[in-house]
Amino acid sequence: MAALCERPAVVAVGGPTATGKTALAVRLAQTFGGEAISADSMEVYRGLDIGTAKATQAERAGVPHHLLDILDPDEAYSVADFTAAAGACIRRLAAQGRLPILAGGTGLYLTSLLSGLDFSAETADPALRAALRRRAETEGPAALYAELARLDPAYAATVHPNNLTRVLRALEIAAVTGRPLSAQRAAARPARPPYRALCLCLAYHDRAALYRRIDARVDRMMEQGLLAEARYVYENRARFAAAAQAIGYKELFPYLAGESELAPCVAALKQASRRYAKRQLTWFRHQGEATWLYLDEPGAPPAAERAEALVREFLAGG
RNA sequence: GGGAGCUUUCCCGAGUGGCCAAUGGGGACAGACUGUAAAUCUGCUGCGUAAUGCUUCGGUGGUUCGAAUCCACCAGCUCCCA
Repeated sequence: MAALCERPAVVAVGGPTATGKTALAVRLAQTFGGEAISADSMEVYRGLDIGTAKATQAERAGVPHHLLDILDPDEAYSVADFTAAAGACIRRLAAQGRLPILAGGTGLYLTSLLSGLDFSAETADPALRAALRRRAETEGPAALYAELARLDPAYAATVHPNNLTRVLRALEIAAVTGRPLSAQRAAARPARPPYRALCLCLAYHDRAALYRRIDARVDRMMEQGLLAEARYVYENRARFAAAAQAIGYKELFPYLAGESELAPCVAALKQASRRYAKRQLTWFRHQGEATWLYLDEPGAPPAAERAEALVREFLAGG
């Protein structure tokens, strides 16, 4: 029982893009004496502010934000980096009696952190990865999938042969750790999650309403100067590996390359954002257990108030 | 005024007598996800008590055992000559 109580309490705010995760996190941090930790794969990069919808200076002034602007866009970042950094951050805040409030749309980061996945055994091997990729080009993806099926039938059964990214990673892990990915995965997951977590997921009952918000936010980003930010990424796209494929930038590349008008690019950007939101919903619906907080709940008090009630209840139930 | 062509399922776009509820792409919807995850990948998309079932391929009528495919007329669109 004592061990149970030692687990730090954390609040997480997830959900699809454009639902106001950051604003809610700020509000919760203010009312409960907490600090915000960004759970987002792109907000870590300096100079990418508009397209990532980073917390504003005003929001940051009121509430400390962590894991924002910690890297230059030419530096690599991954789930492993995130879980290590966020984990350290949570322990530090908990020690200070501050409530850690995670906010971000990168579902993988959130659930990996909250379930305590240990990536320390899985160091990446870029050289090996490149070699595997070359093999895929010459021998074909099917050959590598066949090899994976031989090495680790259990994992191979769960990955589609067309999903080359997964197949290559599995082979890489098998080589690096000396054991199949299925075994590695089991070892990486602790029996009990390291935190006592309340995971709120913001959403809309009305899908069309969410999509309208997304479209409107893209228009706002364009007004705020997204194009200039996209140009910065475009001109450095060879070095900015992650940002170059981020939604908000790559859709504007055809215009910046002089191959397209601006309007169709903006339309493509809106569409990519909507599809992303849908994938995020799928993630939060099926990975990990979230408490859904609908922004358009008929006849309900404002979502922020309901969120505060849920957090209060969660903290009391510790 | 004359001539030629076009009209397909949410969109684009194949199909030119039976193997067509109709290739393919997009979108939408649904799903997977353990080191680029704003990524990568998958399924599905007329109705249906699911059946050799029903209703579809601009409209109406016809030819035929059988039509999205052939014919006639009508409507709309495009282009060319005036």
